[in-house]
Amino acid sequence: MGASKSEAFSAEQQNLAALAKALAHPARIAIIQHLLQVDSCICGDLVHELPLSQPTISQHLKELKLAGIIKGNIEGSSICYCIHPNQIAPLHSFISQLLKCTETNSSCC
Amino acid sequence: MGASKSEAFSAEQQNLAALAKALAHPARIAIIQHLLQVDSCICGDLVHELPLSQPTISQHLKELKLAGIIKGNIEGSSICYCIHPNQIAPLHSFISQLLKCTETNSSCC
DNA sequence: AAGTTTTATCGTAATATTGCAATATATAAA
DNA sequence: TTTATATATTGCAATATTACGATAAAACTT
Repeated sequence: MGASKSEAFSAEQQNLAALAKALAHPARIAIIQHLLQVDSCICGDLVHELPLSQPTISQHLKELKLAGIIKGNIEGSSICYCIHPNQIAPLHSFISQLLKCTETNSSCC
Repeated sequence: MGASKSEAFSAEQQNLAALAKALAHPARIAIIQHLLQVDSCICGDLVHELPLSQPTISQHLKELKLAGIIKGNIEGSSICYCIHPNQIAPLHSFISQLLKCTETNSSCC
């Protein structure tokens, strides 16, 4: 009758899904793209870049932080965010497997 | 007041988010892992592999199909599913960018 | 045609996500 | 200490996702 039967799956499966979920919103993609562009750290001018309110952006940042995809350092009165890609490696290699599948397994379907 | 302001973002951002969303559930990760393992195609024995009902699995398959990550071919009275990784390439290269960031941009934060 | 098998869809309940106004917290500046 | 600036948290409404029983649709078997 409801949602969330995820306990029934392996830790690895849950981890991959959680990483993907962190990327599963255009605003969070946009935040990451901005951080990649600016290269150095960025704080709250995301509020000026994106068509969302400050609380909403703060919430998206929190989710990215929780997933380990970004990091935030306090710097004076503002907070400096930046990419912290260590955690996302498993998702990358999972997708790599998918891509390899085309070459080796082209007979299927 | 609600959800979904995604029209405000670029088509690329929406596409990347949609691809990530397709992977953002342990059951769908499990389905893909099974398809990778079995190598050749698989149909409804996913129902026996996974702790979910047939309608629920059918629904997850539909989402993966919609995202272009798997393909289904009718084969007699059953349907043969397999990986179809062409669509997911953009997400892979997006994450690749993230991973590159560690090396080049280690000064930040 | 009737029955069997396999997958999809509908309807609905439970839960999760998204978005923002209002408010709280924290640091800096005066 | 007061004020300004920057970010986080709370509370709530709107919407989306997840799960499954019931049922439908499609193809094979007899």
